[in-house]
Amino acid sequence: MNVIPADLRQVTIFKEATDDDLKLFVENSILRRIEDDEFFFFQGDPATYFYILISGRAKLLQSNPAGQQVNLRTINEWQMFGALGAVNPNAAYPATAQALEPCTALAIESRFLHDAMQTRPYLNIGLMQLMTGYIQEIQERYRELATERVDRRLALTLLRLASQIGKRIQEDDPAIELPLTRQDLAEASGSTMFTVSRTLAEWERQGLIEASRGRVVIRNPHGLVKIAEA
Amino acid sequence: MNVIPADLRQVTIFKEATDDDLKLFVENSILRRIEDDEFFFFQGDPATYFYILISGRAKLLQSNPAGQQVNLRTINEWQMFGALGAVNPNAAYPATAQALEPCTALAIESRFLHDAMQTRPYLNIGLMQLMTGYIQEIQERYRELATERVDRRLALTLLRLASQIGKRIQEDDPAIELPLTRQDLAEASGSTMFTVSRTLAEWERQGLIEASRGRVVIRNPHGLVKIAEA
DNA sequence: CGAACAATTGATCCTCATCAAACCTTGTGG
DNA sequence: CCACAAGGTTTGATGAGGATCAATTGTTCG
Repeated sequence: MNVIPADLRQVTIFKEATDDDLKLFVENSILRRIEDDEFFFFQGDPATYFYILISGRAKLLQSNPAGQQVNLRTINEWQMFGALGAVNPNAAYPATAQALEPCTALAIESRFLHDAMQTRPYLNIGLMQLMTGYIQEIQERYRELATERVDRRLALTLLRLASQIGKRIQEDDPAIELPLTRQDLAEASGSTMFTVSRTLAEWERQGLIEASRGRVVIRNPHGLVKIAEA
Repeated sequence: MNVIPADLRQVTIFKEATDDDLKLFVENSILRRIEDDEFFFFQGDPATYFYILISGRAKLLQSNPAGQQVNLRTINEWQMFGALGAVNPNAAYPATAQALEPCTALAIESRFLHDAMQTRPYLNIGLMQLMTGYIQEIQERYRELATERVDRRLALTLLRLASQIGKRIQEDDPAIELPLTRQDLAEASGSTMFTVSRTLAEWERQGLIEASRGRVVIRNPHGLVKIAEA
């Protein structure tokens, strides 16, 4: 598998990069393959590399001392992750990154991005825009977790994930597919596998979704919106 | 009340600013006074100004459609807030800012900071460091909310707030004072006034804290740490 | 002193986590 | 090609943790 520099334009912070810059980043990158369920890095590791996901899907998670996990973010192709280390060299990753499917990703030294930012304002701007986006999303999710019931949170989670990592199941079919287990959804919505299973079963009866092993298809997003806002 | 430019060095992003820059910012600022419980701005308002708190304390909050509130951040003197608008002009505030006490604050146009960042790299770096800090804190709190029980979350909340806005009650007394109501603590820990009241009463019996109207004094931080980690 | 508002306390109830057991799906190896 | 193992899923029963509601009691301040 080969990465063409111009492909990197799909990455938010490289949207306005010059061809030379893109080439430079690709040349200073390593293509890594991470198998299903394997880890890119662990929370607390020194943040030496950041990643750009080329194919597959991954998640950022934190676990508490007891081992319970929470999903912080789900990552799709051409998204960057693990880049906070570029702001403070010597920083540690604040979360763990795990592959949801077999993945390929470019690994680039945080140091390299950090240095590049000194002379390329567009990188600063791009990174800040990414960060403000994260802050807004997680603040919103924090509020939902603190104030909303499980079913609403799950509906919101499905909708959010659909827009972030969902794939059309067919060209002319509005149905959207999410390659996530009940457990993944529980960790993303702040609930348990059991409750997610029950709730999805109910929604399937109502024709809003289709659920199968490790997969949810959203048939009627509007119905979910209604539940989320009820 | 007058703000001396050099005072601004206490603000994270101005730590390494030149005297000229500080003067420039002060000259382009407005000193606003916000009374107890009044608002600096509301979620959704265009983020025209950002603020630097000079005296008093404030909080950033979000509320859901039903009016339930969540505290996202508590702000102390010489902290900056509302600055995400400097990254994207035309952006809206993602949260509401409300005074916990009578406050004075410098209001500066987001536009002005945005322009200044084009030529002053230290501002970019400072803002990014602030943002990474927020991201880490709220991610942690999100995990706690999803995985920990109320008493633990409340202990963590008290400890966190103590380090952020706590004041020593006396010079040679390690006790730390927080000027917060039970309701404030409920909104900061993701619980209710009632549960907070009960829990604090129990801790007061154990000599960990002292609670009075609109105020909590932490007598034994170590005891709270034990509860938080239990 | 009285009004407004913060805090307390008890009783009740609901949501959802937890646990246990069985069931299904998928992939593998004989 | 079948049998089996592994792991995701379902379903029911149970209970705990807190939210909610109501009534009362401080506390503060004009």
